[in-house]
Amino acid sequence: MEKLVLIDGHSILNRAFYGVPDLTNSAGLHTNAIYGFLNILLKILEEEKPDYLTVAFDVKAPTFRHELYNEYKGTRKPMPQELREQVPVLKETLAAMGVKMMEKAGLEADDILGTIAKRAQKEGMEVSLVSGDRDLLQVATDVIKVRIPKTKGGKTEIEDYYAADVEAKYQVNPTAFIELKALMGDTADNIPGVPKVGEKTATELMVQFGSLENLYAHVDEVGKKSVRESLITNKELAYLSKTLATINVDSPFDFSFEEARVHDFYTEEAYVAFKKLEFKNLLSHFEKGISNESITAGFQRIDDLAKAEDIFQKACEEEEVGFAILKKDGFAGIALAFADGSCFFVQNSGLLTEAYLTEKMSEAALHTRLCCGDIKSAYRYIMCDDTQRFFDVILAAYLLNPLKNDYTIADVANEYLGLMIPEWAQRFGKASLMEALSSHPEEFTQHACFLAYVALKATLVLRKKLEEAGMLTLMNEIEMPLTYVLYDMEQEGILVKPEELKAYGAALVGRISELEQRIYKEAGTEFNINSPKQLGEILFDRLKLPGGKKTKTGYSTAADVLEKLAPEHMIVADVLEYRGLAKLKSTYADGLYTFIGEDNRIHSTFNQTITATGRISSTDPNLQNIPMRMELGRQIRKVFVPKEGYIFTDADYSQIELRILAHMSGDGQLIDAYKMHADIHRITASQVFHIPFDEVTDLQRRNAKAVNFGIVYGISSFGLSQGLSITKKEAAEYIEKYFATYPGVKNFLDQAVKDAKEKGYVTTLFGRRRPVPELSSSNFMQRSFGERVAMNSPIQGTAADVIKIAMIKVHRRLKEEKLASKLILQVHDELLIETKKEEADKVRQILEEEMSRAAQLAVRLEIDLHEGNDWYEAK
DNA sequence: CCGATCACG
DNA sequence: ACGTACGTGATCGGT
Repeated sequence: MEKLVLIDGHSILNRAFYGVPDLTNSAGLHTNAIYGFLNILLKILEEEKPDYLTVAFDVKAPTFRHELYNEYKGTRKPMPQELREQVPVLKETLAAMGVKMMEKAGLEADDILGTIAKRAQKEGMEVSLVSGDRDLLQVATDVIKVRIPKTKGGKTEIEDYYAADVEAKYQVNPTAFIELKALMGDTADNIPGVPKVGEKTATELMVQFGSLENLYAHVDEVGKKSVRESLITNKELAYLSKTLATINVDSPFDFSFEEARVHDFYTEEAYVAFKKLEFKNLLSHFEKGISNESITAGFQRIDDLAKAEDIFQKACEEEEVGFAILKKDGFAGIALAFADGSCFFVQNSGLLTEAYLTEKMSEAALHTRLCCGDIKSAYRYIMCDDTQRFFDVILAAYLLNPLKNDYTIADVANEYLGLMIPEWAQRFGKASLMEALSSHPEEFTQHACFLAYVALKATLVLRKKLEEAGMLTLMNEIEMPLTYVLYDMEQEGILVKPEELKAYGAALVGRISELEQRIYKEAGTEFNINSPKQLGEILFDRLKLPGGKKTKTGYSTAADVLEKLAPEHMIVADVLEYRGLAKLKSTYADGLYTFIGEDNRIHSTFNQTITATGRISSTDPNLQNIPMRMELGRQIRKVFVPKEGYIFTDADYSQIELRILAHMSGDGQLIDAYKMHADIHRITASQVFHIPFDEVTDLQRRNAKAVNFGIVYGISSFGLSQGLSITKKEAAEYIEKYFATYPGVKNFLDQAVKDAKEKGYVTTLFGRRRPVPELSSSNFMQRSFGERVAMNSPIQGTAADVIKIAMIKVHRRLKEEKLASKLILQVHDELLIETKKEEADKVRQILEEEMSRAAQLAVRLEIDLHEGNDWYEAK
């Protein structure tokens, strides 16, 4: 028996929208409803394996029902923008999959679905009718199954209704179900119904009389007087309601089952569409090895010295060459791609060793520009520090859209070349690099060559895009040169004293177990203090401390909550102390220890494509969050030391973000404030509160400082009130006074939001962009967030640009002046140099000059500089 | 694998 | 009324 699946498009999309948590792709498009829809569709297809499939849409769907709202209010609510924008995208996606869609002016999707279902039944087919709406239950029969998916908590369960199931659940058959609805009415569908008759009465009446016709024939037998009278007076309304509630299963339109026949939906177009939506886990449905035959025809594996020589010779004659290094645990080889479309994977074998390939690549870099992804990880195979010889497509992709979670060559191929290349897992599953090479050498060659091919071809596209976006200088003068600085920093690492780090950790243990015992005693039971869940239960249920729920999962036990509870019970202070020590032990003492290398140094990774604002980040371990604010934690810095004969020179910018704000806003008052060369927070307090400078109290200074912070973060009265523990109203007054004092700042922040709304992104002084898709959200929270982002990003981002420039200049100076001292760390506004003792004066001078010269602003860029025999001393 | 927490700028 | 400061990463517990 042939099988047909029919889908109520808008209804399922609507269900998915409210059932799936908010999702956005990196372009800022909301995708949660599409995701939910496709999930349901694919699930049903796999379950039913139908012969035919059709999705029906209402032609005009100006309004939509919000499930919960609707149940309560019974009215329609306009379709939210976040859902509306997904409708055309879903249709495009379905079209790309080759799914048959139906929509017809003047017909509701219900009528289309009902009609097709009945026709299919006549043809002797089995039918599954998928809808989020119970209205469709009236067309259920022995062969027409109505399926209602329910998405709750990420899982989709489907309720199935044949005619008998409808009767079992609603006590009426599908035909009578129409009349049931007619009697009770449905405001959402504009079905008036009979007054006084609700769901319960309607069911009773239908059970008793079986049909509307019969009900009115024996209307005097209706027991309840008020209901009986209402039925009689509203007879016309009842029949009108029935007409409205009835799905027209005999609608006039042409429908060809052949056009709806199911074929392979996993087309190339669909793959591209899914990629664009960033539905990574749905991509697994696609068959592996999508062919790009015209491209892969030029791919070749090389394991012969003479041929390799020819290829590297050719590379030296080209203007630009794409390359990829295949290395992870083992070294598999290097792929090279040329402008004529030829690609070669030169395999690590025989005479083609790692050293040979390194020599050849170093030579090639002198003659051709080498294009690749993630150049930083390639430098160890290419002895060349002239970054003009390279182009990193991953870095370029990051600059063009810094909001993505990760950047891969496959994504670059898809986004900028419209090319799909199979993912590693699709080709090799969980095999390691070397395993894949030995078991599937030809497949591996394809993979390697594609990486190089995409690097070369995407370079042309990306360079143009950067140019159009005004970011080519940022790329060439800042980001590319920085790659080598970061590479050097990673190579250098930072020396630690393993024994002292160990001792630091050991010193914590005693106090930690002492606190542990005290906490158990105070709680009256042993439990896991590290579990917020268990801790919450102890504090709020067992000990009955005041303060209720805060998080979705239960009680909040965050530090700011506990601090307020400290006077209530001894245990609270102990927990806070325990937490602090446990953090130091696990993350810093024990955590850092595992990263100490053979050379007694820690080599962190500096990531250049992570942050939305342009900052760099540090991982494995993170050396940008070593304790500083609390003395005990700060002591950890004593284990970070310079090597023998060296000292540390540490320089940090003084309030770089506020100074950048002064410059970018051009506010005369703020610029003048900085020219006074005095404590900026005190000046702010003096000017904002109209008090002589010398009479500013500590509290007033503290408040002014918080306001300054707030401005940089994208001020909001609520945020400031939290930061200062004052009322929102007071905070609003501070802000108002601040803006009255510095009108240029207000104007600048307003303009930033305005620009972001118009252009969709904000920019830094050096042209770096950050898209702000949240600004077009209809959700207040999201939109407010977007406004703060629009205010903060130009400031934080410009500061990131400035210190990057400083790093490049400092690095260059150290090298040019042939100093042994090395830049080893960056912590957002701070640079740390391992300084040879004899070079201390020079290093100090270089840091001072290059950091303050990194940008020419309306105010001076001042730095604080310290020297010491460990990081604690130097900071 | 996610959320809560907390370390930094 | 909505319920938050901006940007990160590591660890832990709990599903």
